[in-house]
Amino acid sequence: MTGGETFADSSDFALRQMRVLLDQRSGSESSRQLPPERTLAAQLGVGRRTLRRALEVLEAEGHIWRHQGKGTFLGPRPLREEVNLAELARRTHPLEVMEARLEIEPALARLAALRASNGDIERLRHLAQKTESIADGDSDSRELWDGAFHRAIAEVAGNSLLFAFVDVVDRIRQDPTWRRLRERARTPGSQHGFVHQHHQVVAAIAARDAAAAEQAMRHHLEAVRTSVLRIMTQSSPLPTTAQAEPAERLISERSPVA
Amino acid sequence: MTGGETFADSSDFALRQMRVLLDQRSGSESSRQLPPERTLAAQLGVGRRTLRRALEVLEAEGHIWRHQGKGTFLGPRPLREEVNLAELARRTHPLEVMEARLEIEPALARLAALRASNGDIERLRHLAQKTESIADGDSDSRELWDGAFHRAIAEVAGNSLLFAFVDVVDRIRQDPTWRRLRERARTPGSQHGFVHQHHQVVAAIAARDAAAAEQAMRHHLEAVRTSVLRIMTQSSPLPTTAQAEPAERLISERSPVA
DNA sequence: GACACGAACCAATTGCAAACTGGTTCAGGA
DNA sequence: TCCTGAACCAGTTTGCAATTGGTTCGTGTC
Repeated sequence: MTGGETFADSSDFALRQMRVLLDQRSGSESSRQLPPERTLAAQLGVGRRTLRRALEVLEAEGHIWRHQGKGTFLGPRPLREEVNLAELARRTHPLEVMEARLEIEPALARLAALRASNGDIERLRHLAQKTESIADGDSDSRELWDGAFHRAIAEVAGNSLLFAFVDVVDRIRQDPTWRRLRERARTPGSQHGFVHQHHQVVAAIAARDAAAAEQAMRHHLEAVRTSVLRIMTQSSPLPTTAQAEPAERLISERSPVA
Repeated sequence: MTGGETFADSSDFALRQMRVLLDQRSGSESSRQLPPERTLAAQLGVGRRTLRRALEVLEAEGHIWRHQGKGTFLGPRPLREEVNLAELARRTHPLEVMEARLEIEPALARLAALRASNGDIERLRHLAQKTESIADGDSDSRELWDGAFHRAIAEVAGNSLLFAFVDVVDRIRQDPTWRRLRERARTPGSQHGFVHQHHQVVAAIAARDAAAAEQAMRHHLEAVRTSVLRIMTQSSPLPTTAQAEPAERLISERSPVA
């Protein structure tokens, strides 16, 4: 094509040409999608089968990724799938949620105490106040403000992964099926205790006392768990969509490579 | 319609008829999608506007949910959205991942020690052995087996929410962009240490020693973090897709209700 | 015989238009 | 005043054609 240069074979030629083309593309901010194989083969003056051998090498090296029906693209293959929230909500149950929260949220309170800006503390105090002022209001807005409070602490903790976890828990809690359970779990007395515990968490964070913040959050969540436990043992059946399936194994082993 | 019965108005009639229809539907395992409003209105012999008022009541009561273009459905509105993995991978970074793992995985090892069946222990031992036998193999399969090991512990811990978290972390670690970093982070020496630590975790779980399992896992992850830290401070720039955006706030306040 | 080319076919995805469905507005009638 | 009918808007699904990577086969060239 370019002149008198010779190659071991046509495959070698196609591979070299493709590397040049990839360098040009990756340099500019152009489209990450390459032309279709048929076009590319015609442009390089080689057969499609030959071109595909070259593309296989480039894909194995991680320079491109391909997908049937989509096309050929520069760069690494994007992450697949997203976490299915509905499926997660279906196979968990309130006590499991509380167990998970007890493992994570105290740590988040500790990190928040170490990393909160003064503005963050202001916001947390405001949210705690909000949960107090509407303690007698409708349960919907009460739950939402409570969720906002816990999310805010996770946000202040400054770890996007841990925040994502709290976010997931919060969204599961918003499932309408779970709301009825929570309504029963919140007596005026326990609600008052929860509000007080919220303020204690904020106070510890404001004092930059990491250990106290962790302890206060743990104390709060244990109170919530006790409340949930009390309701669930009062012979009240779980809502259908929230029944646990603890025996079911989520994955087997997922054999890597071969 | 049915005879000489009289109703306060047409709206009342439509609402009562719809409640009857809902009871019939929810009793049988029939489709959860109701006929379109136009059909329903014709069947009941009322106007569409009247029918819609009845549907609004039923929706507010939580018996049905509607969505433009989709239809009207029985039961509670399904949870919205799923967690976007790619977005999460984009805005996190290796040290943040290690911080999150250090908060969660030791707790999972503790729970695993309390809940593992003998078969589970067998499987964990096998996986630990696997990471050892291919310590000198290709880094791809090594990483996959390591991921399988940590996932298995999360699975044995028996909390589907915490398992989902480890699952997310594992998938993020599979991002091709992160692999290059990990390859550099694993010297033969550190790799040998990691394998030994894996066995220590399994031994503690097998001995049902919850505190020891938690401590062993923490020790292991701290070693991994040290390794990551060493690499990242060697003036090696982060891959482009893994750059942190710590300053960016994920949410503001998400005002609940009104 | 080994390799490359061309053609054809399969399978997954995209794009688009039509049909469908809930959301809304408006004029007319009991 | 309330209900009906019609029309229109907006979001969704469905079916179909075109596109694209994945694969197989026959032919030609060295």
